[in-house]
Amino acid sequence: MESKTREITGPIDLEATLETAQTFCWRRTGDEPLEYTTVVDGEGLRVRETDAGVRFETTGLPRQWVESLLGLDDPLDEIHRKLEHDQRAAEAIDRYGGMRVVSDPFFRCLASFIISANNNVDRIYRSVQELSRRIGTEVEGYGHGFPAPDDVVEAGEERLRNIGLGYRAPYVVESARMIAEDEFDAERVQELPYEEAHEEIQRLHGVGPKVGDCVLLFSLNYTEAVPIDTWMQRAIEDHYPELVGSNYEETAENFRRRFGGYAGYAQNYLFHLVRVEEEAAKPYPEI
DNA sequence: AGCCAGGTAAGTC
DNA sequence: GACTTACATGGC
Repeated sequence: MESKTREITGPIDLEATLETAQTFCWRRTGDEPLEYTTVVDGEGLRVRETDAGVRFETTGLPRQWVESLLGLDDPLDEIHRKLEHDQRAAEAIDRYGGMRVVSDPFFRCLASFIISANNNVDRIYRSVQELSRRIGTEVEGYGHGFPAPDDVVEAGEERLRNIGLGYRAPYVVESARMIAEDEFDAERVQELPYEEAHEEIQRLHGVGPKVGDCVLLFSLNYTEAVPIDTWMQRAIEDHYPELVGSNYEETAENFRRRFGGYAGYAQNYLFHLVRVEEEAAKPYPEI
């Protein structure tokens, strides 16, 4: 079946958006032009960067869903205006202005960030891709989608351990079970104000304050959520010492007060900035 | 060999 | 509540 390509206009930096540990379910399938492929809800999606925005082809995803997945439905100009008063945020916007904040499907986002705990980005990618390849369903020409909660429950803890999730395997299975058995409803969480949603999301196994903030920011559209991992903690200590609180919640709240309702975007820019700087500062590996 | 990686759960006090 | 520790796995 031939699917026609359609276009969405609006500035977007696909590499900065899809390869900076917001989402782990896209594969880069082309370099010039940049092209990424994923499967969502049983439908294939391929996206290419253009001068004006992106061109995409899909087996059946609505256009609006594609926009949402890539974060193209957030008012980027307004967000930039609200963050530019800050020197480092302005610098990051200048360099990575087309970086969006994604709205990933709930369960794959949740599972990815449960797996992210005390882990590194490369291995998170590998684990998520392996989960898809081994348990997820393939869409011809687009690869495998991330498995649904009941597929993960059926696969079970041992299978997930064999895939390499280690001690996080039972967390992923238990959270999947809660969702599959309607003990947890993401859509209902989404109706709550941020503070309540942040408490609620932590009912899931393997979800603490940081992973919870990632899911709220990268899936449930809470642009004020500020995930503080080891990188962000260091960045805040180095560049915003006055915002350091005595615990996670306090630091996050200070950061939120400083940057406002789009604090999550500020977090994302700073996270990317410090990681790029760290990469650049790495000594040339000795032989 | 030992430390670190987008932390959390379970156990103490 | 605040503080400590174990935790799978792989790269360096």
